[in-house]
Amino acid sequence: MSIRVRFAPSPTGSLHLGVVRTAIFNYLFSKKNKGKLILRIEDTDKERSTNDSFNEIISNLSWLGIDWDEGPIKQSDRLDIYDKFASLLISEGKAYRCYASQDEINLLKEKAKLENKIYRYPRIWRDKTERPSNQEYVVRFKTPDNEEVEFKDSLRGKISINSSNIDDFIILKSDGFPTYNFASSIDDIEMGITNVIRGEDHLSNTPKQVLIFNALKKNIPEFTHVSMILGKDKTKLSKRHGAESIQSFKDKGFLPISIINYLTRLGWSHGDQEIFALDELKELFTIDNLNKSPAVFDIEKFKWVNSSHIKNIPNSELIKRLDISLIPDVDVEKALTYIKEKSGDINQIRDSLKFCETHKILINEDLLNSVTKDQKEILSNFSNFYNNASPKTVEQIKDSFNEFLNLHNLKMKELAFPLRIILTGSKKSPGIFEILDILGVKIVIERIKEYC
RNA sequence: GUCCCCAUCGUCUAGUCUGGCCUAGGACGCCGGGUUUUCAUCCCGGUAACAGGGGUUCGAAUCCCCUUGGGGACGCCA
Repeated sequence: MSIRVRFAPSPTGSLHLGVVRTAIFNYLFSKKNKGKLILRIEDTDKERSTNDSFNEIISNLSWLGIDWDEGPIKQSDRLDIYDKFASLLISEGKAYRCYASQDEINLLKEKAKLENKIYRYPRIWRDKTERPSNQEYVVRFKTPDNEEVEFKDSLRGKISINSSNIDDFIILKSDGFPTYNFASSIDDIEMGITNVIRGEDHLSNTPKQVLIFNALKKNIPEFTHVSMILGKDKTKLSKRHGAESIQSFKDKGFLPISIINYLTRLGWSHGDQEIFALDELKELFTIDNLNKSPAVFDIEKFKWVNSSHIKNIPNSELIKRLDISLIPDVDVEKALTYIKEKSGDINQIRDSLKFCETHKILINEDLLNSVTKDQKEILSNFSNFYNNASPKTVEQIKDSFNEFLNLHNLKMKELAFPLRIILTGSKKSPGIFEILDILGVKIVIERIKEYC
């Protein structure tokens, strides 16, 4: 049987790290097993689902490079299907209409809270036969009494829970929309899902879904509940923990592969390897190497992973991501090669490249004033010398630079420091030979002339 | 409160299934040192963990039990 997995986000907010990680796991699993990934949008919450969120999911997934084989399929387009299955369950006596009003339920909940007990629906309508007309109702699942509900989790082994811990949960809301547990199960059946890989927070929902599978006499997919990602305070990752959406990491200069690499490695491992290419991950990913315990998100390591990938990214891809244009005189290849070497993220590269974007550069006044008259004279001399030498390669640049130093009995610092300021407008930059190499003789001369 | 899951350095993890090769390995961070023309790079070194208690066994980080700790779920949210 060929593998079919799904990624099923709800369009109710921005794409979180945790959610994206399960998307990645599903994606990698489908690739590894030559299966299909279905993108399913769980928009059964009319209040909270938004189109913006839907669009954000699509665009962020695309940006990450996580493509799917089928979908996006919206659950809101499939209401008739859930309705059909709910009716079937009712007709078989496995579900029932409940006419208890919202107020009535709320009262019961308050009472339970007061008594410090957990609320449980008292099955008011479970065995009633009358059907009040003109009254709203929900459909509830008739949870069996005292029955062991069992399923296998490929990471955690056999899990079982007694059904007495499960409420007569709602499967169809009064507006006709299905609830999560119901829609999710029906779709997994209808879409032929073979493996469900999702967050551990769904572990306690699973028995309800198993109940539905069993009631419908359908095969249960193989579940894999992946451990949670926790914040520094070791609670479930949420808005509290600062920048949480993929969008914000994109804005901070993270690469898609860095996000995929770091998130995959958070809860999964392949021996001691830390840095992976996407193709490697598709080849290596297995459920077996997943970790059962929760993982704390660590921005420091994330940054390190990103900087590792930054150093490896091909220049052709890098320039696209930077979305900047450099003046034609500079050697783009060289500029990117030198600068990515010592950068941690895309934004740093963009900053470091500022001196290549315009002919004239703006130098901060204090910085410019820090270059003394004597130094300016040295620079002017150097400019003439350099113009005559017109070196072509880094080696030649080095040679002529040193030759000038010897000729004037100068130390490296005495020339490199002011030259860096004049050429880049900054105290920090790649090595001075590299700067010279990037800019080319013409611009070097130009800039020295401009300021000295 | 009830139910479920989990437990190796501060953090991510290898090792656990298939006990001995583990005086527990790697990585991030941190601390120290080095290279260099600046730095946001690079190189070298160091720091630091099997939660506790009982078993089983010749032998346990690895298997079993208990305790403790942590997380998650208990919605007409997903």
